[in-house]
Amino acid sequence: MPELPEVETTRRGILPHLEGKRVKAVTVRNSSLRWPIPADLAQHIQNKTLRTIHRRGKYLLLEFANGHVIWHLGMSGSLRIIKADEPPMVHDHVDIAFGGNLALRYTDPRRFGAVLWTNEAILEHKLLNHLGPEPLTDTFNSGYLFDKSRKRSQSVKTWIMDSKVVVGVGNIYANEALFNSAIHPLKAAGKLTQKQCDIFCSEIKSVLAKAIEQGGTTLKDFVGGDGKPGYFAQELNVYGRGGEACKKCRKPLTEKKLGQRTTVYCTHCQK
DNA sequence: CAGCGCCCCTGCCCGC
DNA sequence: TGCGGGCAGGGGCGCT
Repeated sequence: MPELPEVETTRRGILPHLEGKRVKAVTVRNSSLRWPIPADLAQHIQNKTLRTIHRRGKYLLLEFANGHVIWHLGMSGSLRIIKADEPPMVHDHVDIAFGGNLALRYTDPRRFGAVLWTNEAILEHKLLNHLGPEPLTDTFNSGYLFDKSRKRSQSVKTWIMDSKVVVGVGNIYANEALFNSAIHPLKAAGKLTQKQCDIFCSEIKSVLAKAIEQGGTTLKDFVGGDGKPGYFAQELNVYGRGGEACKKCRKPLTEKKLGQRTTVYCTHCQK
């Protein structure tokens, strides 16, 4: 579920309910996520006030006076606000109960997510200190893309999905941004022209911004349940459309694996 | 050291 | 209807 727009939507959705609230209890039903949830998580945040929630890439950072909870949703994780007494379902692994009978509940069937504690300067944490710029800020610009890509032989698609280059460009958006930029995903990153970097940078920003505006609607979410498609079904140009007609030239879209990720593109439109 | 694969895990969909 | 195989939106890590 979570690409950057979903993570940002989650942050914006839960923050107003939790900001300034005190942690009453921590319940961990299954600590076996990507890394074990630290056994002493509760003692760090019990009775502490949640100051705010930051986002860095796809990591959510819950700020307390004495440190941060680092939270990653992996492939299938989600966070939502519940009434503290709502009975847990099978994959509801963590609850953090706050005052006012509210709790933050973490659900993650595949358990690729992570919940960690750190009291070091947050951006110096090992998981965060190597990360590239945020795609929606000015430090991510076409000059940066061009300079950073010089001499890189790696395909532009796997390169742009590397969080050291830029954070938050997942498989869906990499496919989409490349199509929208008319760039072939297998092109060596170092062979991008300045002009292509201009367009690519702009398309990455616009597809992410648009998805955030749409509330990060995901592939399998449907509005209301009346079968009305959400953001992706309407807006995706290539992802999930292998073999179907290119929306520009009507030739069939090519689908192949690149770095174990499904890659969809138009050999006619993308060079 | 850049770059490539592996792997963590469950759910779902498809074909037989 | 049941079941096996393949695939899924991430990303750290160990190899070459």
